[in-house]
Amino acid sequence: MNPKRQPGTSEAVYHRLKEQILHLELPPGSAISEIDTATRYEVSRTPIRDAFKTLSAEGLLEIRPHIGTFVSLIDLDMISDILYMREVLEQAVLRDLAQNHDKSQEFRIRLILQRQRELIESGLTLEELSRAFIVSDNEFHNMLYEMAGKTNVMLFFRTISSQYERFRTFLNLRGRDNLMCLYNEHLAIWDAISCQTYDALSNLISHHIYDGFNSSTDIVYSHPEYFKPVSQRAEF
Amino acid sequence: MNPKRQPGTSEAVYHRLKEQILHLELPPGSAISEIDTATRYEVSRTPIRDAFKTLSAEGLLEIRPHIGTFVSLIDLDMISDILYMREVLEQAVLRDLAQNHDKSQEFRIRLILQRQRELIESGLTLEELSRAFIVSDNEFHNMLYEMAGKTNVMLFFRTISSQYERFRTFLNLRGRDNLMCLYNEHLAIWDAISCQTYDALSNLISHHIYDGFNSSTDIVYSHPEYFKPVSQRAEF
DNA sequence: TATACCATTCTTGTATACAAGTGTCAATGT
DNA sequence: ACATTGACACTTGTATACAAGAATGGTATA
Repeated sequence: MNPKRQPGTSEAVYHRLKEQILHLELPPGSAISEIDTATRYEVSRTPIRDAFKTLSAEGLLEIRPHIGTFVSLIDLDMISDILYMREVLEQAVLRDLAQNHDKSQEFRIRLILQRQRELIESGLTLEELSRAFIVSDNEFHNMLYEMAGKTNVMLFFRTISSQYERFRTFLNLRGRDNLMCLYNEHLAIWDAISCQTYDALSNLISHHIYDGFNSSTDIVYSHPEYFKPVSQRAEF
Repeated sequence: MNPKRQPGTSEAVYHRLKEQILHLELPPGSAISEIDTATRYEVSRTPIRDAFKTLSAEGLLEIRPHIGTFVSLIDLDMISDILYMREVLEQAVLRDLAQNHDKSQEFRIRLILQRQRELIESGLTLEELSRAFIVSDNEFHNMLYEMAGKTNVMLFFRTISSQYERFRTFLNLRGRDNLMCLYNEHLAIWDAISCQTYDALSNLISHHIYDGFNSSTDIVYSHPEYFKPVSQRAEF
């Protein structure tokens, strides 16, 4: 929950591992042992175990006792439900924001949107651009939640959506067009909030959330080993 | 995530501690040290630390390095946001269920409702009744989520709502009338789903979620030491 | 009397040795 | 040739010793 204390050994390892997992440098399904990681980071097993446990709670690692620890496969069924939750919650939150928002809040949003425009028009590498844009995209949505007085909703969501972030990182390495598309949708969403056009707002949010994924289903089949088989109907 | 393996030492400690925290046998704010707990359960510090870390991730413990570990104070601001999320999500999920539900599913719901009626009319202690009714209440709502095909939504919600469960345990020790009220609301909710009366359904859900809390604000001031001071405006 | 300071003792963080379960693979017996 | 079995290497789980930070309380000093 805490942003960051002095970077204790355990938390430093956690952040570095998480970044590697989210950027697929540690690919889904790959094995990752405590002792190997400990020697790599030149620390003992204890802080490694702490980091593993936290990542496991976030669904990014799967610890199988006496067998090994593995980077979780991407669970599309779970991501589908995360998208559903995000759709429903964001529609509600932004509808509340539209009903009750200051003119003074527009400036902060315009700043973020301007930043996104400059990113797209800059000459960054595609990978650099993707990473920077994802950061700014999160800024945009987080700012909206904060303005609506629903910071905790955003925080809760972040804790359960690491899987989602990983998949998004995977997808957005595609092209500048997608990012331009996202930027335009951001503009439209804020306009809908300003004008209090509720039905349009709901539709914009749904499209904004789902479109990037629906247009990228081919990627799933280009790396099938990264994904958890669906329709297993466990528990039966 | 996994229901339960063989109850390893670490997980056994986790479950026992969690139960004690949720039932307020370990009151909010109380200190709980690793070594004390280790001697109490006759194990070493390592599995205790594992359990502490998990409980900390759920927001039930607060680990302050080199100072101590404490049972978290109940955060009403956070609970307010949990209730908001539950209201929004449950309205959406049950609306989906109403649009697309089998007649065959009614039997399973009726069984649970009958069970609740029998619990209320039985001669159990108030505390026994409360605990049993909370279990059955969760069964009812979980069944609805499962019928709507949104099991993951329910699971996500459970992981972040330990705080909420603790507060609910605290409140429901009040009287048989409240439980009877909840039971009647359950009946009404299922009727609204059957009849597909969507507006009534949304209103029923909102009332069902918020009423118990709004009628019990006095309890907060009877045990002020259990609660986190509000309007601290941290981060500034 | 008030205050500054130091030591003791508590806490959790880290390192490491050992225990216990799992899978691999080769040797052996059929 | 095949199957079974056992040793071995590997994993994570647990126990314990030590390090480092924090708070308390007493003592010496101004």
